[in-house]
Amino acid sequence: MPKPKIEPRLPKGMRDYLPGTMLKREYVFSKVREVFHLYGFEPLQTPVLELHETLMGKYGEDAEKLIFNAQHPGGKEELSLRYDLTVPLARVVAQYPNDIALPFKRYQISPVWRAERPQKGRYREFYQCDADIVGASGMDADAEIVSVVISALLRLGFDNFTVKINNRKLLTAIGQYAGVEGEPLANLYRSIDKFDKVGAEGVREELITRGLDGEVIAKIMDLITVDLPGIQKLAYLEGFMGDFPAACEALGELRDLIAHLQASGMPEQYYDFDLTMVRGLSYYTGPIFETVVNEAGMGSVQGGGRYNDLIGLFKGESIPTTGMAFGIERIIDLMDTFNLYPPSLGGTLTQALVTVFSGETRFEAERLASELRGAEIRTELYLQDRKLGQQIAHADKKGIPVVALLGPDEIASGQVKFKRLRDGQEVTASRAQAAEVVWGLLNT
RNA sequence: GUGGCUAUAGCUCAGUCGGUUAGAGCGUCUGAUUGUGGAUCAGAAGGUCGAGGGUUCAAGUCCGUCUAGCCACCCCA
Repeated sequence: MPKPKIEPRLPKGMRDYLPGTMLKREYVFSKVREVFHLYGFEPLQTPVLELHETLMGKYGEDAEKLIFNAQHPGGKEELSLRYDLTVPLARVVAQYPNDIALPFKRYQISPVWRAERPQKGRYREFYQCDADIVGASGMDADAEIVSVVISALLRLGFDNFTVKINNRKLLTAIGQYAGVEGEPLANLYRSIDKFDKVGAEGVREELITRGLDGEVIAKIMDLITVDLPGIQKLAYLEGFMGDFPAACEALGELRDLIAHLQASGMPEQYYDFDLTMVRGLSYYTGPIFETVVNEAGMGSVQGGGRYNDLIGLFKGESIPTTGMAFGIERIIDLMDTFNLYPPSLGGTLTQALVTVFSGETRFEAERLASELRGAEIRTELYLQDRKLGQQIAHADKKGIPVVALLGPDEIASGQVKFKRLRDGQEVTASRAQAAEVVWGLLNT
């Protein structure tokens, strides 16, 4: 073989997922998918590449610099790798009006690409896991989104998390109440958004630096940091801002949302209002959600909310939409942190390794492997002529729980010996009972 | 885009004030054990010290350049 001249390495910010990792990732994906299906969300898949023009003008100037372009020699179309899953959804909704019945509930778990500088937990290729309801304007839809979040996290094994709920309209109303609008209001959001990281004092200092009046800051901080349980928080705000139509509308929506959540039976310990939660920028128009896993020492694992003006972009109209995205990469990290994978999820799917004693017994070993596979046992046949010890070591290293030993003695007597590596237990059985014995070793 | 840190064996890292032949743990391979993995013991392989310059009698070690990686900021998942 020629010596490889090229150092094997990955593009910046991209990863390989080796089999042991893939088993874990697919476990998480499958649990989340189960919950989506339970709520009537159905899968959508769109191409990795979109026309460049489809993506332009949707994310803002700064974000557009992070879009990967994908040209080939002589290509006539300007193509780009998708930047998220929401714009493709908007395109699909506009493109297939006859095939899509509203409300349209779809989910998509797919990679997206951003040419950012990689960092801890941030990659240039990463999976997004979105579920959205297109064409439903009521708070029952938003409540359903929150329910999906809670159900999925519970199913994965998390039990100490909080879905933080706020309303974009309420933040706007607070700005009005304090006398801040336009560009300063956007900066105000950005500062408040850092609440988790820098605390109340940090936010206060940043607002001072941004040149806001001390009195204004005091009014805002008083409102957003009020520490009252659930609904009482809303009543407190109403006392100050009851005269502002935007505030009334926002508070009404949140009351409505909670009523639907209660009806759906979601335990109240898993959600709460957090008036300091802002959700990045721009396109949200109503309730917003963000979930933190407590004691995780990490940012949010889920974000979402209502965005009524984005999905209709390609149709030139407003289509009420609410949805959410799991920070699925972070969730996968936390699954390890909190040890939430089931023990049955070992490093391999393979359940049995059939060892091969010698060249003469290989045909018989193949027959045995075939019999085990016929009984739905995931079976690897050892494919090299090596010493028995090395074959067993191979099973041990991969985490295969059972090995079959088929030497001349066993073949002569029509039997096969199985060994369970976990505890070294050996069982000899007739070939007719072989599969049954393996299932016994696997399940006890 | 801005700033900081790092680069030595497959992996994680040590290497003193610049001084002879470059070190450990883990992993890999061989054997102890020709029908049995892990544990133990004995041994072996494995290095352009990121690249290319400079200072010096002498550079893994000091200086600047480049490259790559990591971290923080901006922003985001």
